[in-house]
Amino acid sequence: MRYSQYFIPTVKETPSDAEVISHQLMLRAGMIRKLAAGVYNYLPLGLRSIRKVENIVREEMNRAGAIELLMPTVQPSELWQESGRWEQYGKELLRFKDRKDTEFCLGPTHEEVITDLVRREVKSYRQLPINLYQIQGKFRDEIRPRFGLMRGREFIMKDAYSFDVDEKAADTSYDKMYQAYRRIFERCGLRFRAVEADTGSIGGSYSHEFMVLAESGEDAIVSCTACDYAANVEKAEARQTGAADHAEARPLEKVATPDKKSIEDVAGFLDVHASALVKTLVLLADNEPIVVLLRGDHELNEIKLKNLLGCDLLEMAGDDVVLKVTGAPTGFAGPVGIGVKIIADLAVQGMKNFVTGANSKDLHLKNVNLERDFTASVFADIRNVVLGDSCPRCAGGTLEMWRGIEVGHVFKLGTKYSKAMKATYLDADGKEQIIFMGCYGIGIGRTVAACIEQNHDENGIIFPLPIAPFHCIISALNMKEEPVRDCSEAIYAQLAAAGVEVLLDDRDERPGFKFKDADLIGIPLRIVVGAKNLAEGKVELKDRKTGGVELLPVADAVEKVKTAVGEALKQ
RNA sequence: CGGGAUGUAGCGCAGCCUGGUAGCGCACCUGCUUCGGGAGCAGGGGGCCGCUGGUUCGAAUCCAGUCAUCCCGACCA
Repeated sequence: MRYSQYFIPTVKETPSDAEVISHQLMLRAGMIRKLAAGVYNYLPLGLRSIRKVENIVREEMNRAGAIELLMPTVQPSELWQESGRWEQYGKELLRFKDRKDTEFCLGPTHEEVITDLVRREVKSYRQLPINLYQIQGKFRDEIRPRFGLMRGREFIMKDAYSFDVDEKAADTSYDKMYQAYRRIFERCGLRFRAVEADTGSIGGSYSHEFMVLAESGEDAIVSCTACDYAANVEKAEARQTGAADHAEARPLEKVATPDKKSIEDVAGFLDVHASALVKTLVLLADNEPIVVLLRGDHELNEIKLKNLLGCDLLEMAGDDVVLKVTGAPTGFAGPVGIGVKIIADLAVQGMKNFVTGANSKDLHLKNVNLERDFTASVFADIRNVVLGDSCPRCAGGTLEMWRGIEVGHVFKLGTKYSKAMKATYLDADGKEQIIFMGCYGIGIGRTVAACIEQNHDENGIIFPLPIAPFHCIISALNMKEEPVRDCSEAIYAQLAAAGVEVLLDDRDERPGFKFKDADLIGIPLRIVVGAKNLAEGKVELKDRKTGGVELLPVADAVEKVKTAVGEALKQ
């Protein structure tokens, strides 16, 4: 491709509405342009990277035995009614009506459509297992799209769905996908971790997320220092190690704590550590008030609590509800004498003589004790793990924390959709059985963005070769000089003939300008053809990642590029 | 949806407080010079100041509403 004939609108200045580095660089490098909030044009350069990721995904899906198809973006409401998600899904599901007033939505995911297809076509155990996938645009009307392709409303996704005769077979399908995902992200040149995750609204019993490690990641993940346990904080558990406090229960005592509302305030005022306090939170679970107890230095994990309660809606109660439940303004709630259901974290179970609110303005209680002063109806793990907690799977390890970007997610769905939508088959005995399902997603655009988050410097993007828009750029310093032009054209032709994806910068621009653009768009290899070196028959070969420069005879440079590309693409 | 902020040339911004001819840098066009890390000089083109209404002799500027975008939170395969 000739740069002068192509379309790469780079910009020198950082766009003011881009916050994270990948978003800034994708805009500056002319890869994407925003059309509306969370909706982007993919420009030629961006599209090339996206296609690279798609092709790696496609190859690995096919290798794992999955079969590609393509489903529509527009989906009829009836299927969603059947699965129950028309009501459940909420406002992220963009709904609309056609001219006949029939309801449709833009597909945020395709469990309903694929299950419908399979139930019509698959009748026998002989047709199973089958795994079908597509690479397609999705639409989710996110409350807050942000960070460019990282969280768009319209985005490109690979989604695969497996269908099996029973749970054991479904586990095999799941494992195949898990392994395929590892290969995909390895081939994309990403540093990532596979972590255990909550299944969220997709439902199902078990899942792993694939997290690209990056400071700007929206998710917190933990991993064990000793074994291979890793999990999203939403899901992560810790071994309960705090030895039970066997201290004598001291008499309950009221203390005045004027205007001390937060844990830090009270701990500071009473000169005790936050872990000697018990935090009392009032929440509304499906509009029923409940009280939750946590050790003062711990945080509530709403997902764990939601899963425990099995409720649809869980929210912090407003000041009015707090006043009604505790009889005091927010900041002085406590479990003693309270009239609603109390759920306590496991860490509270071993505590003695702790401090809580007194359900009365400007008062707290000291030496509060379980059983004697109040009873909790449930003890459960409902807190977020913290740095240094003990690993739940091995003896010696502790938990480390990371930030990650979720680029892939694999789910064991079980029979959630097949049951609701009656996707069944006949087994060898002619008996009707429910199909076991799994679903597996990869955010294609997000993978490119995550890659840039992980691979950049002050001059721009540093693409790993397998997903770079071009393998090599030839910076022809002055195309008007005949030797430079002839040599650049010759290298261009030779590389292209060898299957190297090469961009010839033949623009009438100054050298510095071409170098800046080449660095910005992140092409891994650069050949600089300049009059001075060419007089000695040499050109410069520069590595974008290391910055290393070699002065080589033309033929050697060409060979080296061919070899480097061949190496990088070897699977 | 709650909180905060911003809409002025393609991009980045100033002007607004204190109402009176719309400005700067980059980009773009022409010419000359320059040519290994985003060149210099000279000349030039480009604006419904987000939109609607109000106040005023007069509004980019003041007021009200509205739309859009961004950030924090809640939310989220």
